[in-house]
Amino acid sequence: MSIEEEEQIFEHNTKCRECGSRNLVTDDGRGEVSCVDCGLVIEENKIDPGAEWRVFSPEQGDSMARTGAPSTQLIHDKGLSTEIDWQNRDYSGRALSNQNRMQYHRMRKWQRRARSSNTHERNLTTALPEISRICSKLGMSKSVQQEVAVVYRKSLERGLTRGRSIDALVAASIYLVCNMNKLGRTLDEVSESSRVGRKELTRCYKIIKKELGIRIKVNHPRDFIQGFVSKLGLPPETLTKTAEILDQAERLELIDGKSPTGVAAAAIYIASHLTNRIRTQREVADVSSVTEVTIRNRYKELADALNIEMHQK
DNA sequence: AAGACGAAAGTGGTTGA
DNA sequence: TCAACAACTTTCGTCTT
Repeated sequence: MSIEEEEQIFEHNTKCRECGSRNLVTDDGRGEVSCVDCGLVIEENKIDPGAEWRVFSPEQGDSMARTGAPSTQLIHDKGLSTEIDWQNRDYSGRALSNQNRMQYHRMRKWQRRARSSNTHERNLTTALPEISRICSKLGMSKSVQQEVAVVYRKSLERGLTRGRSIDALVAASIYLVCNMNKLGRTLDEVSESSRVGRKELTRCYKIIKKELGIRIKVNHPRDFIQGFVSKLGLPPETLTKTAEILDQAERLELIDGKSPTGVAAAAIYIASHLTNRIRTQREVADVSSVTEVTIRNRYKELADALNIEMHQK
């Protein structure tokens, strides 16, 4: 199948054929895909992936299930393909006859070809493990990984991979999902765990964001303090104090226009002093990827505005 | 000696003509 | 597309504990 044909099919599936809008919603219960903008029902009688029975408790749901592993976004064919074992043994462990061996060899061959038959699939076979790898490195949950995989699949379908490295797109998807969910991972953290440079990462990040029409609210310092505080080995009370400082700062409008990480770092620095668990500017700067200078500037502002005296032992 | 301070020059990103 | 601009960084000499 040529690239053009593939794209045509994709176009058909994701655009409203009436008004061309890409805002489509799926209603699994009714088995419909419809257009948000003009209301046209694009697909009907789709298969409802849910169970056909009703359950009244989670236990009951489990006991009635008759399916295998859940479909997952993290395997390129969503975990739905058949695996053919490489060992030339039958079900009872006996070696296969020569003729059968040849047959299985051919089956495996076609199996491999069928599984990675087109460019998208081939791309995903390298991209998805990479997503898992980086996400685990950054300590992100499986459900978030799934979300990353969805974003990546979408960008792949939009043809955003062409001329860009898979690694970069993967990293950008991860960073995007972090921001969408306010997970408080910095650009640097993602960049470091993915051998993709900052510049390339931001470039791809913007492209995906734009192409997929994802809007992201500006980060708030609050999103970062949890992570920073734990990296500094500070107790919960310091975290609470930090949050208080940010609340006050917000009321005094000291936050807008400043880098959220900088403000977060400064608030933590102050809180660490107020709760007698002092961390140096250097230490705070390291975990928050801002410089000491920025912390100084921010914390001066904050301390002045909030009338906080910093010099106590 | 380590940490904090602040001046000065440089960088990358946003805004508005 | 370009210049102006604010926020932030880098660097470095000085002060404080």
